[in-house]
Amino acid sequence: MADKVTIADVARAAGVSRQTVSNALNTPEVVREETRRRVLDVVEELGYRVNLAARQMRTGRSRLIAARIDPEQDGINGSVGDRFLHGLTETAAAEGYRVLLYTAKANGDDGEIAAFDDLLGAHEPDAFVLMATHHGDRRTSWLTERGVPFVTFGRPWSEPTAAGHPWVDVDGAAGTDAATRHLLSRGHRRIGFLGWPKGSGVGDDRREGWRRALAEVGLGTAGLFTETEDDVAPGEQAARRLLDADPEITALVCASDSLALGALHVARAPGPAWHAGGHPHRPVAVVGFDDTPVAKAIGLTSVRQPIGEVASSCLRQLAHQLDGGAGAPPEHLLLPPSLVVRASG
Amino acid sequence: MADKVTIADVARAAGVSRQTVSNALNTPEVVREETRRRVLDVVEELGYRVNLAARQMRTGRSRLIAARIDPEQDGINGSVGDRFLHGLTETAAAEGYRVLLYTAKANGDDGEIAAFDDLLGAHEPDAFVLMATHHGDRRTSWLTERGVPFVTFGRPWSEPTAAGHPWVDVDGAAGTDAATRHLLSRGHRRIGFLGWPKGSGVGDDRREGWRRALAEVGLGTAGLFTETEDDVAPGEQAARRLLDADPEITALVCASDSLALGALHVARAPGPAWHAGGHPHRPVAVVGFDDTPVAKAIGLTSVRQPIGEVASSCLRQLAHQLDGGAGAPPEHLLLPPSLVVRASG
DNA sequence: TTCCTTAACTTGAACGATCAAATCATGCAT
DNA sequence: ATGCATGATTTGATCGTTCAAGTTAAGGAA
Repeated sequence: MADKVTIADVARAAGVSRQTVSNALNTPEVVREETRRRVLDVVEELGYRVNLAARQMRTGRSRLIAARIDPEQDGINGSVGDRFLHGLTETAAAEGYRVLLYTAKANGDDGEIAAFDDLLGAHEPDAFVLMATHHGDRRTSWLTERGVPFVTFGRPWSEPTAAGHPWVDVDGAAGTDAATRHLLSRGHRRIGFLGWPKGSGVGDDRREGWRRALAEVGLGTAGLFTETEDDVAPGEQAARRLLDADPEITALVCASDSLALGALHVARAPGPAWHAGGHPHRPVAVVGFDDTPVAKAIGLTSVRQPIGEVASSCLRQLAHQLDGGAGAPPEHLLLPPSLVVRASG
Repeated sequence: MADKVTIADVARAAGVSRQTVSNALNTPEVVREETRRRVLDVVEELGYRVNLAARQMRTGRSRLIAARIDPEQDGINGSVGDRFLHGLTETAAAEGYRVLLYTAKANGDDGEIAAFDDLLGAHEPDAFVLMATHHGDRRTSWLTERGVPFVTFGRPWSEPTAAGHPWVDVDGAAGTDAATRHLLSRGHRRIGFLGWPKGSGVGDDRREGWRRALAEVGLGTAGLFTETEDDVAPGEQAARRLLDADPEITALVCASDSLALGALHVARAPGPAWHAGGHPHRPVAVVGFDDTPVAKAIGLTSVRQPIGEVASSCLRQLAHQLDGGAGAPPEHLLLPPSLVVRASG
């Protein structure tokens, strides 16, 4: 049990000073080649590993990156956060970092800021990864003011994007655009959009992609859009509303898989609503967003975000900022999603 | 920007020594009431918070608990891990701990053990939380040998349960037992079981619950059981096999929601298999296991594990072991699941 | 030779906390 | 009075690392 090999043990065994060992490991260029090799051999032999707590004390760096784990909302869209965390953790390990989890109660931004404060006072993570940016996000300004490094999965929807903090995002509009084109190519002409209340950056962006795809082929969007809370039941009601109001609609693009699932309930199990209208059966194509496990399970066509790539980009960007050049300007990366076509449309 | 308030700052401001401040915070009973109060006031005023890195150096305790984040398998059962992590993180915060994530490539136990080694050498978590224990689990013996505290979500399937490490588990047999009774109460008599290959502790346990529920009412299980890999497509094939072989079967209990989903594909969209057998339509009740988001989405009756409780029990047990009495014997907690009845059965 | 520069390495201090032992009162029995 | 246990507080050392400054030796220019 060769427990607790310290840098001093290595120094003694290699016949050099502590500092030389430290240099051989962290600043190899200042150590003579031969010495470096000898030290590294001893390190290997004794199984030395730096004690991060001690290093942190001296350098102030913990090699910890904090990320939030959300309470699953409806459990459907939750899987995005899961994949994201997994991606973060994997890339973090490759870059010599670890992911530290935190939660925040429902108090919104302020609740999360309180969590920041707690963490910074105790475990002192080197950086944060934030998800779900939104208009007037107070979290980003709080961190910026304090000079705490962070990246966001999501654009800053309010500030001018030119300056500001580094971020990675998925081009939601491109996703719904592709979904809409796909439906057009299958012959659909009246294509509705089932979205969230206006004012959310993400939701508005996704609606915009649908709008512009229709506009490009000269189709308007009047009466084709409705909005509701992001859950299955509301989605079902909203879809019914939309389909009842306009009997010509044959396809729906949805802002999330939750909504799409609600829409599918209407599309697949035709109810009295349009029996009354004279349609014994009315096939409506549905496209969701996020390609969650549920989408796969029920054969729902959906827009897939490259979550793994987003995660590793976020983390690499942080690692670069923390370890490498602090001078480089914050990067902004917009990744394209892809459409996964299944039975629903 | 009153950055970096140290214990020395507090000591100076309160007119006492560093050690007294430390005592006032960590061992209040040795400090005079009046002094304690004065120190605590200054702590409040200056916003002092212990530097965990420094403390860790001295005490060897990081207040970090490591847990693995799995790569989502089929994405369906993955949500269990997600809920579990969330529960851990919440309870951890309440107990003054944080959850540190790690991943392990596909190398099985040895891969995870390598991750243990890495973590212990670097961030030195105080304990581990393991999931998915199985026969001959090498991880638990590795940790035990090294005296690293840990709990498992899952019984030790090999060792005698009396001694050993602390664990928390859900009574899977009770779950399938309840599911089977439920089906019996609805009039089903020939109830099949769709499970995993024998030899997995969890799978065998779940099959046993089904078996004993049938046995209690005098029913046998011959020809009612089949096994397959835990995924949707294999589940579908296995279900078809079982239903084809025995036309009397009217209900299926499944070892997971993935399998149940496969079974539902057969049950809800009757194929030629029993058209040929003379049944134009054959309603088969299906019950899954885990109550994943997919189950909720498609109306699948499923056995719900109290994941949140499992997580908080795991964590409280660790916290107790780490902070409180080290003398207490390891606890073993078997929690009952509950049946969530939906349209599928 | 003497001085200066540079490369290679060493030494002492410091990060911020806690442990262990020492100090200083205080009260009480002898 | 003296001694002694007890309670409250302080002092010095230490955890393992890296920073900043210091030392040593070798090489080159004056």
